[in-house]
This record gives sequence, structure tokens and C-alpha cells, in this order.
Amino acid sequence: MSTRLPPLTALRAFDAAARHMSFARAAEELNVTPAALSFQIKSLEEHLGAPLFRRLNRAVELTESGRTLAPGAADAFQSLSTAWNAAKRLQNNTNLTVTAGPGLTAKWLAPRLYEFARAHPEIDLRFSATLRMLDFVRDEVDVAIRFGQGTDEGYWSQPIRREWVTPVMTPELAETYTTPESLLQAPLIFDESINFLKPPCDWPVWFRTQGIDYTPTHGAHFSQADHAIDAALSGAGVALGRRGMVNTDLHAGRLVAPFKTAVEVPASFRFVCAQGTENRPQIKAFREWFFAEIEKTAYISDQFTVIPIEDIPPL
Amino acid sequence: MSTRLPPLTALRAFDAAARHMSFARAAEELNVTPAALSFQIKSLEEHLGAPLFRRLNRAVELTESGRTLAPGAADAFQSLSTAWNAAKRLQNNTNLTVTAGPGLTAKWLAPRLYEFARAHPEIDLRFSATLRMLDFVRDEVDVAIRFGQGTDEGYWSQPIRREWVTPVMTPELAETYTTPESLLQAPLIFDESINFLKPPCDWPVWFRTQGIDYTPTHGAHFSQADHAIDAALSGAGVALGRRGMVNTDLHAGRLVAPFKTAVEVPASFRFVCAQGTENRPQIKAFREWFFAEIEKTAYISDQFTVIPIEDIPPL
DNA sequence: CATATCAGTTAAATACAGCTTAACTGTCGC
DNA sequence: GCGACAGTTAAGCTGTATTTAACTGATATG
Repeated sequence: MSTRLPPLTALRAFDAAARHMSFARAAEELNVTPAALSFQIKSLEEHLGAPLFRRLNRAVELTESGRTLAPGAADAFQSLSTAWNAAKRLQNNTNLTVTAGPGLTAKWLAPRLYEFARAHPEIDLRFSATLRMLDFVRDEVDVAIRFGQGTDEGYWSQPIRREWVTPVMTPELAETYTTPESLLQAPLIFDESINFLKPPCDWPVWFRTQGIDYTPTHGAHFSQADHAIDAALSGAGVALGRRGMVNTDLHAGRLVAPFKTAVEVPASFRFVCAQGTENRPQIKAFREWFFAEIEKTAYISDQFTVIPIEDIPPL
Repeated sequence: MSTRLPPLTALRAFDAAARHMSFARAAEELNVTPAALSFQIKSLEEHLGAPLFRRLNRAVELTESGRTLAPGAADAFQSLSTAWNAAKRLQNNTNLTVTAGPGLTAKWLAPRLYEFARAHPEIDLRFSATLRMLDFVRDEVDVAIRFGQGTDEGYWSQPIRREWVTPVMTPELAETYTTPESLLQAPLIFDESINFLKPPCDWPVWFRTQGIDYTPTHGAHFSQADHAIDAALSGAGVALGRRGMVNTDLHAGRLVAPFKTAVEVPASFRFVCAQGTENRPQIKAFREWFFAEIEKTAYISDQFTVIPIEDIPPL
């Protein structure tokens, strides 16, 4: 049990030697002479009471003891290294790495990147577009914009206003499809990126708000929200657009939402960062800019009657 | 990235301080004076460029940097410690820890413990009865006797002869239930510990080998094999006994298996240890004793017609 | 077959990290 | 106000870790 640990530098030397399977290369990695490394390994072997390496002609190989120790040692130094880097990163107030889903990154963050850079030239902003749930330390990320029904326990989290979906299309298409009923003839575009929601939030649900019982079967399906919006932008059809994904295009007039009923999505975006980091200069700057930027297109939401999904009558 | 790590002793001091939330207790743990610990922390903070602890009146608390570093450091030293202990354990040739399921431990290993101890007085044998799949390093175990359909890739593994099941009961009950058909009236005992097998290996399957279509619904159910055998031993009914669990009692005559048909179980016991440890003195001694002991009751298997489960005709 | 080279070891000298003792600061509880 | 407590600081010592330089023994090369 409480067998005290051997000298840590010796363990680090062993780790390097085991990873490289060469004392010479290990010595190089640690910026010491091969002699020093040889001593370290020898000292460790004395502490253990058994050899860790079998010295062969021009190579070394691990003994059973070495093979037992090596993986744990590698893990340990890996873990120390990431943790230390993460702590170092906190010292840096000019870098900021933000992760968000591919859709939001493409449709909301990327188009505004230039504007943020102009407002905060001292901050080097980076994006990491992934859906993977994240570990701020391991993934070297400072801020996450997450969408879903999850909770953010253990993190600092600020909800962004509620999401809704409503049909969107190019202004040209809007001249043809002027009533909800006319959409029954329209080419519909499906965004599967929010299929995981319960209750679902799809075309049949929106049609129900119009008193229409219709489950469309044909149309283009996209696994990512931004691709669905891009298809709508190209005039390919009518998409059920999520607020966060389409407000930029609605604001610019590239898309229109002719029907003034929207379905509230039973999930929301949250601005998430590690507890206690919310006031680091670059995170605070980004957070304030981010929420101010959202407010700029808030007026769009006011144009809609947003119906909570549970208030929609089944047909 | 390649930010070199700070002095490792300082990191260890930080780990201890963060775990205890007290420099004094950390110093005690590391067998150094509080002054030394204070210097270590200070040195680490200089390397980092930021404080790790906030010094309060009579306590310390972690800063954000400290909170970022602490979990990784704790993991790292934990990992080092287990790996080191595992390597140390390899030096010890007098201890042997064996893990097996509760059933085998109770019905096979425990009754033979005394015999092994007499044959190998120099070896201190310990049992760890658990079903959990194991990590030899983390769980401080040398040998595992595992039952199942799994593979043992990455380990040294030796299969034990095939398992089968056949009805067993006390000699007294055997006077009443002399034919397979008579079992339809017998109180049956169910061992649910092998319910996970596919295809299943239960009463209906054994009855099919006798041309009987019978799915019993009543009877005592046990989640562990040894409890089912204990029930049979007490005369409470007829159990479907697994070879490994009942051969000791059959050999001793405490149980009898009047019907000479057994169903081969589609899974087997394996003797498993870490690669390269199979010839450590105590493991080799145990292994040889173990397989020799099994051979002693091998004659029992010869008394049965063992039918592979896939050869049993469906009814 | 001699020779250069490569990987690791050993010896002796040295530098410095890390430790200790001892005295000090500030706070809390009595 | 006093003593106890938690952590800090200063000065000096100890021993670990490192370097230089020479050595071993195996392998490749001309």
C-alpha cells in the first residue's frame, strides 16, 4: 500500500525510456545526457529491487516489471502534462477557443468573426466545430455553445433565449407559397440535426399549429442544420429553420419567414464555460459581445407567435 | 504544448496540499516540514506565473488555476502509485491473489484452500470473490478464474475443460425421482447465474434432451450458483448443477446425478493471468495444483453423455 | 580483419534542488 | 492580552541529479 513512491525524476526518465524504447532518445527528450538517464533507470531499478529493462545488444526491452509499470507511468505523465498546460493556458488572456456545433459555427459565429476581431483586436479567437461533449481541460477549450436539453452542472452556464422553428425560404419562393396549405405542394427540406429532441420538433408538428394533418414523406434530408439552410438559401425548397441558424439570413433579407407562427423547441442554446473562468478578460469580452449580438436580431422573434410544443393540440 | 513540466516534487507537494486543503497536513503526509512544503508551492506558483492557493486566515483555498491543475495532478499520482505498487508486487513471490465468481469460490476454491496451503506453505493465498471484470494492475490481483463466452486477448489464458449441466439432488431424493419424467413432479431449483448465456442452458433445454417438452414455472430461484447447490444439498429439491460447482459434492457423494445425460454449456472457465506472469513461482505452483485438482474429478465427466447444446433437437 | 560507430555503463567531480532549523507574521479563540 | 495555529521567510546544509570523460561490447563497413 503506502509504499512511498520512488524519486519522481527517475520515474519520468523511465516513462520517456519506455515510450521511446531507447535510453539515448529518452535522454534527448529530457535534455540530459545518456549517462544521467542511465543513472536514473538504475536508481529506479534499485528502488524496485528488479530490473525494468533487459539490455540487449543495440536495444532495450521491457521486463515484466517494466511492462507493468510503463502504462501507468505514461498515463500519469500525460495527465500531469495536460493539467499543467490547462493551468498555464489560464494565464493567457489573448487566446480564446470556442466550440460550437457545425451549424451554429457556420451560420452564426463564422460570419461574425470579422466583426469580433475588429472590436477586440487583442483577442485571438479560434473555433472548434464539434458536437462531441467536451472536457474543457482535456480539449483545451475555453467556451462552449451547446444546444440540447442537458444540464450544465459543475459549469458556469448562461442560457440563450429560447429557440423556435418556422418555415423559411427565399423571397422568390415566398411569392409562390403564400399560405400554409400551399406548402403541401412545396419541396420541403428536412433538418435531421434536431431529430434527437423529445418531443420531436419537425414538419408534422409545425403543420399541426396550422390545423393541418400532414406528414411529408419526400424531400431533401440534411444531417446538419447549416446544410439545410444553405439548401433553402439556394432556392431549393422550404426549410424549417431554427432561430439561431436563420436569424442572420432573415435579418439580411436573404431568407423570409412568411408565416408568423413558430414552434418553440424544447431545448436551448447555452453559453458554457468552466466555473470561475467567466470573468477572464477574453471570456467576458466574448460573452458580452455574444449576447449583445444576439439582442441585435431579437426583434425577429417579436414578429412571431411562438407556441410551446406542449400547447400544440394533437389532431 | 511542449511546455516542459515544472519540478515534479513541487507538483507532488501541490497534489498533497490540494487533497488535504492544508499545507501542514500535506507536509505531514510527505514527511517534510511545513516550510519545505511552502517553498514547493511557491516555486510551483512561480513556474506557473500565477497563485495556486488563496491564503486565508487559517485555511487555504484553490484558485481557478489550482482547481484546473488539481484533478489532473491527483489522477497522475494515483496512477503512478498503483502502477508502482503493481510492479513492486511482482517482486513478491509469496503472495497470490486469486479472483473468481462467488459460486466457484464457495464450491470449489474455498473447500480446497487448506489442501493448497499444506502443499505450498510458503504461499499466502488470498481470494477475491467478484464477478466484475478485472484489471490485474488496478485490482491487485494475480490470477482470475473467469466463466463466460468472452475472449482473453492480451492475457495469458488456459481453458479449463468444458462445462456441462445435469440434474443433481441428495441421495435421499434420488430414491423418489428415478426417471426424467418423475422430475415433472419434483421441486426444481433454478440457478440464474448462467441466464446470460446464449443459447440458454436451463431446465427446458435439459428436458428436451429427454424428449420432454416442459417449461417449469415454479421453484426456488437463486442468483448465485453456490446458493442453488446449497439448496439442493439441503434436500430442498433438484438443481441443474454445473460441473465446476458440483463435482466436489458428487465426488464426496453428498449429491448424486442419476441421469446420465448432461448438456454442454456454451461457455467455459478459463485460468487467466497477465502475459508473462504465468511462470512466476506462486502462479505456476497454483496453476499446476489447480489443473491437477481438476483432473482428480475428471472421471465424473466420463459418466455422462455430454450433448452439445446445438445438437439438441427443438421440439 | 581492422576500424569506426553506436548504445549503454561507470567513475569522479560538481551544481543545485530540496530539506531543515529557527525565527517571524498575522489571526483566531480564550 | 496570551497562547495556539497556519503559513512564510532566511540561512545554511545535504544529498540527489547532472555533467564530463573514459570504457565495454556488439555491429556494421570498407
